[in-house]
Amino acid sequence: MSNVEIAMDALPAAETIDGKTRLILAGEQLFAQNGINGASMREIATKAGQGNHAAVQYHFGSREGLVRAIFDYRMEQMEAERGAMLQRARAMGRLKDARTILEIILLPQLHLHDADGNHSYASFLSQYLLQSRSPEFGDFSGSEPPHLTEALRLMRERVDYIPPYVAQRRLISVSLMFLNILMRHHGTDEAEFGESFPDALEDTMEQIVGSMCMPLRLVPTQGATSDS
Amino acid sequence: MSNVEIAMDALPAAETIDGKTRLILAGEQLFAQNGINGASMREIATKAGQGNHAAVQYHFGSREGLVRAIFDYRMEQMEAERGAMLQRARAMGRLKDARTILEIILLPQLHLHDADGNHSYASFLSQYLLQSRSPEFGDFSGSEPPHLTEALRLMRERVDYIPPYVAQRRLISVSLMFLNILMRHHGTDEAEFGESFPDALEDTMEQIVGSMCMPLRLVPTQGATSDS
DNA sequence: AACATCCTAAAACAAGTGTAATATTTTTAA
DNA sequence: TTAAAAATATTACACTTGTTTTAGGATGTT
Repeated sequence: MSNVEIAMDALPAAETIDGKTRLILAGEQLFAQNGINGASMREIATKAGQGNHAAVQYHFGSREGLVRAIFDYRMEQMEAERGAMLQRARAMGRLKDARTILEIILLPQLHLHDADGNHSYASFLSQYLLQSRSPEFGDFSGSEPPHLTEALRLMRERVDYIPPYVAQRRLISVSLMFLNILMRHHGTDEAEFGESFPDALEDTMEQIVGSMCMPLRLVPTQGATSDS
Repeated sequence: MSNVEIAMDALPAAETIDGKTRLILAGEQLFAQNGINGASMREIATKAGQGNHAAVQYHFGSREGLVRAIFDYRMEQMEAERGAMLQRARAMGRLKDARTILEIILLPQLHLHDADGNHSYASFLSQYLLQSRSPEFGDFSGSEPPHLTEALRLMRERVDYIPPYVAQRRLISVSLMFLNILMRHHGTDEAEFGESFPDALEDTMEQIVGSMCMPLRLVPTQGATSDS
């Protein structure tokens, strides 16, 4: 069905990772490449190095169970980092600094993106958010991640001048915009831009976070200019 | 496969629309709802009011042919409007006005979104752009739409202070952000926001276009403040 | 040792898939 | 009206899909 010559080699993951999370990683990667409906359970099981193509049913019950598990898996990883960041911000009295809060929301995603050699996270999450038309960005499966929820609450408090429903809408859009920046960054051919291409994503993070304050009309309060 | 109770009623389109474009509209709607890989040719044909489930093969050759036809169909519609807008802008000497150019790019999409009662355009295009990792926003199937291409060129000239590769990246992201604003606008339950919900999308267009100038660092030159 | 638990393998199934081939109708042109 | 062309319907087929079922094999505990 046209998507024939996709890379079907098994994940480079060593045997140290158990089968269940190998399925999560394989699923994330294939869903990111071919769309959430564009990969079969058999492909995923094969890529996870499992001759058993019923592995997804066993571990996650159903196809949708896997999709949700991928989402939860990544969310859990970020919760740890967000918790630490929130604690540090609180200690430094920067809880009312809009830029700090924005970084708590965005930076863990950047780190997730950097850690994965295939950069599947952003693409998967974009498609996931696009399909499950969740009215709220923080509308998750069942139990909400408390740290992200708190960061979003703090954020909404700092959004000024615009009514809350506009802020809500823009927050979602800004998040998707950020995900797409991540996606495209490693997706484009670097030769296309010549040698002026800065590969350290951290470098451009300044610009990104800065420029995102604007559509949200965030008012930075502590030592953060509105853009780099 | 869990997506069972989707609206399978035929399109309300009268018999005045020929079968080929009815397939395009049905495809757009179903792809928008269930993902580009989430709808079968049989569903689409049925929704197009055709007992013939091989209609897509006949008219478009293959599944991907239909996807591309949907894209081209909408692009063609917008080309007409963009041509008129460009001509008008040229006559008024506003070709160097960043905001005018941005409107030439964005407004036709808004009108497309408004004209379609099901608001499938934005959702479909988002997923299309997400899957076909086109390096350029204006990288289309075969023949490029000349008017959009010119608008994008004019736009790049007005983007200032930031290197071209950053501008490129932000332009794509801003476009996707805009599409998602369209999607969510009619996607969310209006009751959720109470009576303060302004249903005239044109009203919020001011804010949107204005706030989008910022991540692009556009410099408006004529009677356009940076935000509403 | 035996046991239970967890995981993997393999086979089977009904339903749905894209596409092709053929027949029928409808439209167009002469 | 008649012939050619375009569109729609019908049937068939080989293949893939998600899921279930059944069987086998680790691994660790008592």
